[in-house]
Amino acid sequence: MLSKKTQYAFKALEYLAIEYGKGPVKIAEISKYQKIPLKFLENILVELKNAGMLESKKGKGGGYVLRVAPRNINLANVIRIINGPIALLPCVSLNFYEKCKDCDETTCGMRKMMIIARDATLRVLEKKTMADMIKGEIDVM
Amino acid sequence: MLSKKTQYAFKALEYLAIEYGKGPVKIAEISKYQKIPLKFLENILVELKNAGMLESKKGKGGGYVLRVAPRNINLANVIRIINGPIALLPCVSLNFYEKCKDCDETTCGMRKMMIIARDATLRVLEKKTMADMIKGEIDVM
DNA sequence: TTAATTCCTACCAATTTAGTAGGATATGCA
DNA sequence: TGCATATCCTACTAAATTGGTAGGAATTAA
Repeated sequence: MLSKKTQYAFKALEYLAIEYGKGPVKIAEISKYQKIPLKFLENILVELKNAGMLESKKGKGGGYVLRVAPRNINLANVIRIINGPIALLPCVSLNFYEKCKDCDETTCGMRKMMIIARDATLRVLEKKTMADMIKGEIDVM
Repeated sequence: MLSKKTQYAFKALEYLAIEYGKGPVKIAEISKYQKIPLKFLENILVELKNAGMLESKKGKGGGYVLRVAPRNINLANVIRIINGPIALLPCVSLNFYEKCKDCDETTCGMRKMMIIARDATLRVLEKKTMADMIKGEIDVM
């Protein structure tokens, strides 16, 4: 399951995706409309920024903007930044790989299954973007 | 990611799948060959038993056996018993559903995406079984 | 009756999660 | 220059989860 932090990250990115092209958006505004605790949201946005997903501007008129268009932000990347691995086992993770001891990777049956599961999940999460996520929501907000 | 407990559960079930049809297998034996802490394994096997996946027999000659053939045990069920939800959000879980507040389920874009991801993952995890997992391992052990 | 085995209740330390607090730093504007 | 407005940084906290361990009770075979 995704942590609440990750869910908040998606909610924040949704808002920024909808506001994309309209200039910097303040943390306080995102916090208010997406109902995310302000100080917690600060942490999240800094992480997304450090990962290269957002740009920020301090001072009056400042705030956050997406660094690339919503259609170029896929869901897998967001999850990796805030939540961590997508795979079900460390030894089948593409971005957070860790060898599991007591296990021959060439023969391990569990590993084979989890690779298949991972690929199925990734095919969706790497294809779908923030643009897909906000489809149908643009008018509502 | 799956907890270590869940990984141990799979390892234990692998062993029981390989030994399927040969009578009860002792915890100590599974613990030894799959390198799982004995007392921790006890907990795991009781949980799997209470969920209906195993049968047990106490006393001399006792132990655990799979209640159904390996090909009838799908991976999704094992994960649900020991690890919990497979979906990435509570509000898209089939077996552990929880409503998320501040979210209209009919329009929520995040929810739509996570349902697609869930279905992709489940198509694999519900189709693959313990029999698939031990393929190619039977001779090794 | 005894040895072997599962089963039950309870506990524990370390880590992770979900935040909060308080101030430092940078920016725009008058 | 100085003030208001923002982000940014460091640190702390309580509660939950994870990954076990301890000790003995209950059951069964011989």
